[in-house]
Amino acid sequence: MLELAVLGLLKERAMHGYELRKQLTQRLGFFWTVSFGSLYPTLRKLERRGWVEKAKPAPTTGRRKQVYRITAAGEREFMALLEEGVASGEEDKFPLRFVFFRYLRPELRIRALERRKAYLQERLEEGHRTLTKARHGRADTYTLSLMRHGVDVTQRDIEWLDELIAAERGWVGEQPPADGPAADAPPPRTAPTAEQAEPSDEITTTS
Amino acid sequence: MLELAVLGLLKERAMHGYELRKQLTQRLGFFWTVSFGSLYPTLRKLERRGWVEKAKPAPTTGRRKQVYRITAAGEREFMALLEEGVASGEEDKFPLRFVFFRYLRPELRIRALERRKAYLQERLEEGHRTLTKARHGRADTYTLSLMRHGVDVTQRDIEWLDELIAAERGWVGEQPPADGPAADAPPPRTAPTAEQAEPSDEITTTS
DNA sequence: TTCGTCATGTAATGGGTTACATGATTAC
DNA sequence: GTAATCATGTAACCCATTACATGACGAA
Repeated sequence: MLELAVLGLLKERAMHGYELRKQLTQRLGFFWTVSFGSLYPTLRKLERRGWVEKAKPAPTTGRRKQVYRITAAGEREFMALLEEGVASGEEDKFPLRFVFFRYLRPELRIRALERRKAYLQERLEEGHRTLTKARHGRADTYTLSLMRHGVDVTQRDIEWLDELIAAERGWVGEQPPADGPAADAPPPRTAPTAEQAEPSDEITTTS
Repeated sequence: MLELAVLGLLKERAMHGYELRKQLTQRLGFFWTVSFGSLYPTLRKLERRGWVEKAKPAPTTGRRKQVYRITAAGEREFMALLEEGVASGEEDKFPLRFVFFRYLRPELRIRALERRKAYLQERLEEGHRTLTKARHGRADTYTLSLMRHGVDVTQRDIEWLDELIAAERGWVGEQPPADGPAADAPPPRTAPTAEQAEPSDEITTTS
């Protein structure tokens, strides 16, 4: 989990731990937050394995900013982790993988999205089934409400995935699956390529 | 986490481990699933502490169903855990606590719901802020999409809480906060009381 | 008789957290 | 000069998971 995240961010540009966490919180804050207590050890574990390295030689005065950059081996490891995650479909970490989707080949991307959708649909059906059962056998209000809300949110998730899949396939203004009125603008017109290098201030200006 | 869940279910009626897990998955499946590897050890930990006890003396042949029931001490512990959770607001476990809301006094319930709402609103604003920043500084399509979706789902969550709070307060068909068209039926008309005892087949018939 | 589900358990491990400690740098 | 934020780190622990093993019971 953390390893993929760290490698993925460092692939964009060199960073130090504190900044890494900030970026992570910004991008995945809705699903995840890391603590320093796991971030720093991870960083050094990655260094020991040769997947990242210090960018600046040594801080001399005190223990100042440790800027890390990803290595060639690290890049390979990142892609391996990412694709392996897609293949084995660890459903909980989906959002994390998603943030790095631009590094995947388009077909893998679609496969991942569709797999995710299938998974959510299964849960949705299961949810519907138990909800039906729960209605006649009286379950308490709160449990019922939670289940309904769960169904609701899951449906939302599926719609989101539908938009993503459609966009990925290229039909931009074409007819959606013939269900309800589709939501707002489908995002990517052309498949985005991994623009790398250039220490730009992605999302927020830091340092 | 697990302790609260197990105690809460056993408070309803006596059950064995396997069944416990089934119930848990049905009610909280959207947010959570437990593995047996943690369930059984927990069960025996609870037994050692005197919070649950075996209902049937001993299975004699082989190691057959171990039916557990909650003890008086267990009931006290359950309420303590639940109320402590509400007080300290461990936000991740909210759904779990929610399933047992009927055991809380109405005022505590409202407080919990409002606290949760405030928390989500904070995250929502934070999300909006970073989204705005992210739009001009170019973040990739996928990250942006994820953030938008996060905002979306969080808004949904807040609406849900609004309905719950309104229902809790008793205004059933009265005007909603004057925002948009409210969603479908607000659930509880009267505050549900903890109907206890009676080993009914809550949600699904088992055994 | 074999397959699926019911049912309970253990050992090794994992992936993170909290709490704590330290100190530099910036802004007021 | 002091408070807030930046920045790094460690130790103890926690809560759960995976993988594995065992075996009963019912249905085909």
